Amino acid sequence: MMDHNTEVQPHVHPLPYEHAQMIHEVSAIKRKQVKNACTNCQKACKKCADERPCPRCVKYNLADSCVNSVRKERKKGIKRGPYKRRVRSQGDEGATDEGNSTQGSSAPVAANVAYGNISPFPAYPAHLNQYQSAYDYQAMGGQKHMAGMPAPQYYQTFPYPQQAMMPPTGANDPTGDQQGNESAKPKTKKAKKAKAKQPITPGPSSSNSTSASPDKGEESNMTKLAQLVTAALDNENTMNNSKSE
DNA sequence: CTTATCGGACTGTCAAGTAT
DNA sequence: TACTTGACAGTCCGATAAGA
Ligand SMILES: [Zn+2]
Ligand SMILES: [Zn+2]
Repeated sequence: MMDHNTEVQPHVHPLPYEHAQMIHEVSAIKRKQVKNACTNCQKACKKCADERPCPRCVKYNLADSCVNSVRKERKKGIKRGPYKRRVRSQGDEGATDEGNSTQGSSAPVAANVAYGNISPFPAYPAHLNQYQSAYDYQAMGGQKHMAGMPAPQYYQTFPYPQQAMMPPTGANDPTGDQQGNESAKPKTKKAKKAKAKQPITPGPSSSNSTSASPDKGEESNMTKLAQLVTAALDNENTMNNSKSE
């Protein structure tokens, strides 16, 4: 997942091709990711789909537990130091930087086109960008993003409204993992491994039919619990951040 | 042989920094 | 304000372990 513990790997991976003209092929080759994998696929590190009982869950009779995974809020206020400007000389700009798109190092639009998705917008319920709710972007001072959008909302903090949210009033995290200035980078995959002591491939909770997996019914409960805890921690993190800022 | 697990390469998004 | 850069946080490929 995100094992950027030591250092960051080259953002733009080395092209296996020697010619810049093959760039289009490259984007065609690029792997396409769904915006939000379901929790089952996420845990299994397997390919998901945009439809909601995703194919994999359907295959394993998990359609009922096929829900979008929670996405953490991106941390803010990180200092970055001076940028090393990439020389865009007038000589041959455009040829200088590969694949250059408008935003970021990857070319989402180009990729979409390459994938047969002619529209500049991904075939995805745009109103739920990557995060589907409860992130008051406007309040955060944001302003960009497509003008046609209903109301850009990001960062679904708590995907399961049916769960009561843990109050951020202290009482949490005996590990003391993250506090104020957290420096614990690798707390993602590691954490996942840590709690992944139960079978990951969620078997059909209760009435197993296929040879899917040896699950124990309480899987969904465990999942929910885990989600809850994670959400709580994240929430607290966020509060700390905004506080210390 | 089939299925599950998981390390890590890769993708995508967005905030910080810089140019205009 | 618009654009660029860099890094966080996510997906999922592919190697390999485990099980039938
Ligand atoms: Zn899925
Ligand atoms: Zn699913």
